[in-house]
Amino acid sequence: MARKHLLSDLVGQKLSAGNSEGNVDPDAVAPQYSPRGAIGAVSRSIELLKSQSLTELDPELIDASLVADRLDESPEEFEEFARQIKENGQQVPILVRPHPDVEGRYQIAYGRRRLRAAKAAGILVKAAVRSLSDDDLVLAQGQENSARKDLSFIERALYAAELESSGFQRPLIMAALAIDKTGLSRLIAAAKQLPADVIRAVGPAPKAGRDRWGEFSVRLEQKGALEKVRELLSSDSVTGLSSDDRFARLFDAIAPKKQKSPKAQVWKAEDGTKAARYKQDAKTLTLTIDKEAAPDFSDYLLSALPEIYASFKRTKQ
Amino acid sequence: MARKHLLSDLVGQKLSAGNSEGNVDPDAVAPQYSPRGAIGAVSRSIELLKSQSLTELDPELIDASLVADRLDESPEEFEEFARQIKENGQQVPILVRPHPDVEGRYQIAYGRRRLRAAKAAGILVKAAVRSLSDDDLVLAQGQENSARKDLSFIERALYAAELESSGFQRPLIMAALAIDKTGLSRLIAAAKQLPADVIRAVGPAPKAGRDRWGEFSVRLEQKGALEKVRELLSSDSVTGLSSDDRFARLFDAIAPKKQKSPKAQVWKAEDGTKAARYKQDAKTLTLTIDKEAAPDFSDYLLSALPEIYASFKRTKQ
DNA sequence: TCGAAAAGTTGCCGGCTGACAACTTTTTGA
DNA sequence: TCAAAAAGTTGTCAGCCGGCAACTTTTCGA
Repeated sequence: MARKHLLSDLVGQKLSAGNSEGNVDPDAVAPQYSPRGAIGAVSRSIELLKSQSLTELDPELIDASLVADRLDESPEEFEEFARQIKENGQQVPILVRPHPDVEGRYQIAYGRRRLRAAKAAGILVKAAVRSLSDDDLVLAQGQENSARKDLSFIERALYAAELESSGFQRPLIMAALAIDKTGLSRLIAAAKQLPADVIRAVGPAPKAGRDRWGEFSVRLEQKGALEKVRELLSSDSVTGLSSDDRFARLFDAIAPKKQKSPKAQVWKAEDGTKAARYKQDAKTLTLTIDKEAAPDFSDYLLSALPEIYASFKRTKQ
Repeated sequence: MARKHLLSDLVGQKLSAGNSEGNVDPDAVAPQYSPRGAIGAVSRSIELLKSQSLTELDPELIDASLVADRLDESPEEFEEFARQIKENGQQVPILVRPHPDVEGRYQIAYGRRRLRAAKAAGILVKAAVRSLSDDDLVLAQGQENSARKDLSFIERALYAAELESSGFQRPLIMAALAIDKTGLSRLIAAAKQLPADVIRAVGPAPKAGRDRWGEFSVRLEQKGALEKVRELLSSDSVTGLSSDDRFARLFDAIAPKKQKSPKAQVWKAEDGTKAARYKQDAKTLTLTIDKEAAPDFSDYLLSALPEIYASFKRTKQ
């Protein structure tokens, strides 16, 4: 095997720095009407890899590979999927590579679900066998996942963190997940800050994104919050919910007590007109004048501002 | 064929009113960890439909069906795709139904790309043949598309509008596109307001969404805008761009001249402190006080507000 | 024919994501 | 050893999308 890095070579140069700043190099990526989900070049080469030599393998010969991507699905769902495969046969092949140590065995790159299903159904699995370096494998797997954008934020986070702790380089992970260094940094941070057991118990929560998971991990640092969450997670009222709802429930359950957002208040003038609303936070006061409720007041206020400020200075002197 | 409406029956009750208001009926949809893209029930039945009886058909026997979904892709891309199929064979079958009028012919439900490619490669196409009512067909097609979420806003809009003008009921279209009445209304509005030739010339523009297409159609109503756009669309400097960039270019080209957003201005006090910023639009004035630059001023302003308002009244009397 | 219900439209908001920019930390090379 | 470069982090923003709610138009039934 002269060439170990089919894919990683291909992405080669792009695997260097990596904010989405300057280094886009229009020629590296497909020109024109670029493919839907972007990732042009990689995607194309994946197809190349898949081409040629489809075989049918005994699922028992295939071992789990480096890193798991998605979180577990519910048994019923898997059931359904397996039944499907059993009846219709498997349409889309999986991708495997020869096991690096054990002759005659394989490691899976992607298609774990299909593999599991085939195993359960006791049938051979259609597979493409390729010699892939570890990097290639990760790239292929990641690409497969990001093509159908069905990984939730937290799944991507776990996946990224696992990749990193398996020793893969960030540029590679960035290419696999099709994100820039900012995004990757945040994914990994999220996965590291959150307790693994809590994440698993919550599940994939497809609607919960970066911000809310981040805020969640902040809230977890409050005294007693983690315990509270763990307790809730073992109660039926929570386990029965959908993953999204479960997240929402926990998220709310450990919300800081105090009306954290001293939300917009309406200021009413003496004559009753609701001329203004204001909102305060740590750094700013935002005052909003309603031009319909109080015509011209906004102009007046603006022109009076210097005077007001001056008189403020005076009181402070 | 006793049952013509496999699918539409299935979605049956849900096809009634249809904002996302009350009628969710937790039991109608898959419980628990519900499937990724949602659409539980429908998706499941689609699989049922696909099951059994895969055959290989001569592509020439298959006619185009009711409505086209996606916009054309670039020839190169199709080229690539076709080559792929030619080399690897077609993995995923397409779905067809017997032609309602002509014995021995078929109509395609989904998989037009694959069909075209097979035709080009001169090979038989793997197909599932089902008896589908028009409604079922649309549902299946729509479902297939929304599973892989790779239709852009404007493609969905065209598709929705075409469905509607072919006489399909809104509830059906809503189910097919997995959106609520609000979303559908907006899709159709967009497709109707925008000149078809312009849309086609711009292309799918995956990054352009509801807001910008909407704003674009408003801008097109300005005198001369449409002409300008058409002219640009025939110039090389624009045709050479990616669909997204093309959209962006046109969008900017007919931007209202005047700095429409009288964007935030900084107000500086006499002593030079940048105590405040303000922004105006038609309905409101928003004043933001920086608590760091001018400590306590925010409190002062707030407490002085009644007085200021009073003196404003006075000047106006 | 008319009033109520259904269907459709519009405004708006919250949450998600990707991106840029500025900043901090680590690595690298002379 | 230290300064420059690279890598990583954090703040922030624009744009996309789904959803709710209020409003307008159409349909329907008595």
